[in-house]
Amino acid sequence: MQKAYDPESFETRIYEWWEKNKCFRAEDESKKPAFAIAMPPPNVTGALHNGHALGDTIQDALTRWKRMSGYNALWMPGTDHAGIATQMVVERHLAKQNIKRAEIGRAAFVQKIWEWKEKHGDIIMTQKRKLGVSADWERSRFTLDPGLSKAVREVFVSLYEQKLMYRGTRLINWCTRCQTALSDLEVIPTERKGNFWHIRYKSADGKVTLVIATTRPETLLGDTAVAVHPEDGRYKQLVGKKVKLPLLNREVPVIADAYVDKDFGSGALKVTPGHDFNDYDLGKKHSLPILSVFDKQGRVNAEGQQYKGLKILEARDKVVTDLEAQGLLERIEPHTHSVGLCQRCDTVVEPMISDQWFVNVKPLAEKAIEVVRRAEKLSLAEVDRRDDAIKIVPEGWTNTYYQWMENIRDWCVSRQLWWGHQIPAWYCAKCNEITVSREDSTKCAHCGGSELKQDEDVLDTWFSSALWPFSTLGWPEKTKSYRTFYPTSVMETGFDILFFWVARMIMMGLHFNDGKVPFKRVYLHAMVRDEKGQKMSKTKGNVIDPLDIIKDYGADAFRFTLASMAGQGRDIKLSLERIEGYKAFCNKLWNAARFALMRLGFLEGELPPGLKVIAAPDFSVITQGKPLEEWITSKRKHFHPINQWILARLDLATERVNVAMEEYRLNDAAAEIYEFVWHEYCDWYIEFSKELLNSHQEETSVCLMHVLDQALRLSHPFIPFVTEEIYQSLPERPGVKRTEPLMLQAFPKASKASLTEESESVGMWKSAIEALRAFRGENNISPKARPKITYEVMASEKHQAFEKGAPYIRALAQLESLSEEKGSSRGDAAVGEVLTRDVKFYIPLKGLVDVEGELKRVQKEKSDTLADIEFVKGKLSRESFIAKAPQELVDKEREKLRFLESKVAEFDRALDRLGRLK
RNA sequence: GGGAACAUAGCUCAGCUGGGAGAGCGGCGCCCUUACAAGGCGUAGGUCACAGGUUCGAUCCCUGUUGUUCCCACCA
Repeated sequence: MQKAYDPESFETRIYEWWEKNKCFRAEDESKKPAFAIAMPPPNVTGALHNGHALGDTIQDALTRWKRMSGYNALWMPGTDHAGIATQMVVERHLAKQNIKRAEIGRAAFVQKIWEWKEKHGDIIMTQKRKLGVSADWERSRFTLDPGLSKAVREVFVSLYEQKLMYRGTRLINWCTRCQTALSDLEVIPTERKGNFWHIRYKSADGKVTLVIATTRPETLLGDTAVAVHPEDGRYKQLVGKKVKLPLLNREVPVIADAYVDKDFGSGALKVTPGHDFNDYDLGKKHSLPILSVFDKQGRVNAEGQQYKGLKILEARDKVVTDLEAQGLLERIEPHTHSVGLCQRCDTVVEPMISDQWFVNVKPLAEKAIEVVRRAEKLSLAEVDRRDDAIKIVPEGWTNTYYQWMENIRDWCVSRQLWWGHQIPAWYCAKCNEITVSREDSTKCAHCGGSELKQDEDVLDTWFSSALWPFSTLGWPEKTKSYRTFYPTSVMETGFDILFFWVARMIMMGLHFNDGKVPFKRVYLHAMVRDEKGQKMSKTKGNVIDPLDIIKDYGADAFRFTLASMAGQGRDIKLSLERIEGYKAFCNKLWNAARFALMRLGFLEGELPPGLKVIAAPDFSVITQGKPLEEWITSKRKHFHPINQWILARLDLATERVNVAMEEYRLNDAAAEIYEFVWHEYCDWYIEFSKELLNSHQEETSVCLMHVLDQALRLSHPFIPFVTEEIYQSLPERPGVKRTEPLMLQAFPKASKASLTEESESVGMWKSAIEALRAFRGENNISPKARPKITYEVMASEKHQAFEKGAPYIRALAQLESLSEEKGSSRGDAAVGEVLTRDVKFYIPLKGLVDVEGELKRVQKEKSDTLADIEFVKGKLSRESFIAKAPQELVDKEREKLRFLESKVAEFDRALDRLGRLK
């Protein structure tokens, strides 16, 4: 081991060693219980961001923990072809070389994307390796792999056969820049400042004028009605009559519908079924004609007569100008409203009538609701045991999930792109019918014609992602992998893709796997923000690159930070200071290990002169060939209290870590590990051991090594690199071969041995040390001073237990000597007194402390204690408390009061003494 | 409009089913003490957003108010 902790010097080496030794591999067939996580597939164009880092840290910690706990653990990796995103990236890339998609044609363009993918597609996976991701890389899948494509076709065709997939002419979201249809989810409603234009419409006979208000005046070119509320007196006489559309002079009917809000705007609504979703529904209801006035490029078509060829916004300006010129514009009022923007390119999305493929998801959604509802009444453990329930954590998201599922609308799955799964539907030139088929079709299923043309469109990227948990396992084949790992154990991902992905996986998973859920738990992690709580974005320039963090602090420190902050349901504000703190933790562990190894003689050459090195113990001789843990278990009852104490603390920490991990409370597990390693093992046990090794060498050597070994195992899921590096430096010992990686060792399980009476006396020693240190600190006694102190144990039954600790208290409190008080100091004015619960210490003040300072200290202690007494008295004086609180608690409070009062008496004596001295 | 979450020490956050509030970082004081100055020891700092209610007792449970954030639906 190197002297300094330097993660950069070993993380890459360790990772390569694991990979070379196939440590990440899961078995298709195994006697071990299965545990599986499907990794959310990043886009092939992606680069690792902090969201990935958080998810990967959580998933990796869970996988490593399960793997070490005896599970056949599979973490299934892969990448997503990400239709629009990838096509855009490569298009931009080609544009730099002056190559245009339209010019080179579909086949050549798709070829170019594949080339790009081969070259750049694995970058993110390389980055994930830096984080320590222990996924089974040999199983990596890509959504356009032959196997996954087969699954996509199977699902498409089955849905078609079940009449859940259909082609229809509907109003859909159209991005005029991407030139494709979008699903509802891909449209982001965004607040925009605009205007409310109030326009005068005249009745056909020219007698009546009514005013309608609109945010999109250009759409009047496509109006096919004006709607008013049936009970609106202002317009009642117009219902059923016609009004003249301004500018175009086309006549449209006035219809009445309760959908119209009398009090909004002018109470009259222009109806444009061809370019507005609400108007579309209204139009359907009233059998209005549906007019398309914009083309796919977002220009006015021939329907718009004199406006033909203008872009939508140009048409808006022109329409407004013309209305004004004709005196038909009553007024313009600024108005903020929301417009739908394309998720990928921020272009305003236009509702358009178009032929597209849709999935009728309603029937699938009902089942998807059921499985989540079922889990509400079940515990996590129960959910894990079955395959028909899904628990969503944090639970707050279930309501959102239900709400979305209950109001779900048909899913538009066709996209006018080239990169993706081409839709397996063929159109017959002869009879115009559609043939949908698992195999590439050459013959029309309806007329037998052979002139077929495949649908040009591809499927929404999320269509193939929806199959991810089973398509990656070989479905539709019932492979061994599939049988072993489906349903998977947990889906861990960001809440932002709950609908895009999680909801759809649940629907598809249930539908195509005999009602079995795709995963038993859904764990939604928070969003990683910058330290001010702002979303990280390139335009804001506040992006912290995870790779930079790893370079500066090491992957372990970063992982430990993320795990510590992964508390459920809250955004994470990433701060570098916090990461630095956890790097210090890794450093602490590193140095603790170096101490143990050096002190036991396994690590040479760095000890300062004067420190006694123990000849390296041969553990196999000490334990007679038994593994350390087994030997400890059989002997621990007879160990020195300090060793019993650390073993008990280890049991407690182990128990807590396992419980927290079961519930995926990684932050609690991380905190427990931090506390145990630093504040129990390092601060106390190692310090005690310096003295203890002088007298109880064998058992202490074994405990020092064993507890370190167990601490490394407990920490490994969070900080895999540093723990592995240290572990490989530990000496040979029974039951452990040095060449075996830590990541494949057994995760600790708490032994049943509880806190023994012996180990409890260590608590008494610790508080004695703390009290003496505080005395020194408060009185500014030089750390170099070595006072001679005497003690008196108040309760005689504790006398022996305390006495046993004297050498350790002497060592840790830096005393010259600690001996029992024989009466010489008692009552001596020049002797200070320090009280703990069980013991009183007498400290000679001469030359150590100035009397004034000590007086102050005692006075402060006394007044603190008096305040405590007031509090307890207040409690005990309430009769209702005595009557209704549990007897146990009342007794405890009374006992506390007695103790506090005796303390005050002691302080009074001390003050009296000090006063005399002055 | 509907739903969810959050408000705790200067900062970032823990606090499980209600019994006198914790950590990390930062501050202050003393120490380069023999694994670790990325360290050690000590110490200061909080009417747990506000107002009610339930209870012997509320940071914790209930109601309301205020503030922040997010999701869904969008009255043109």
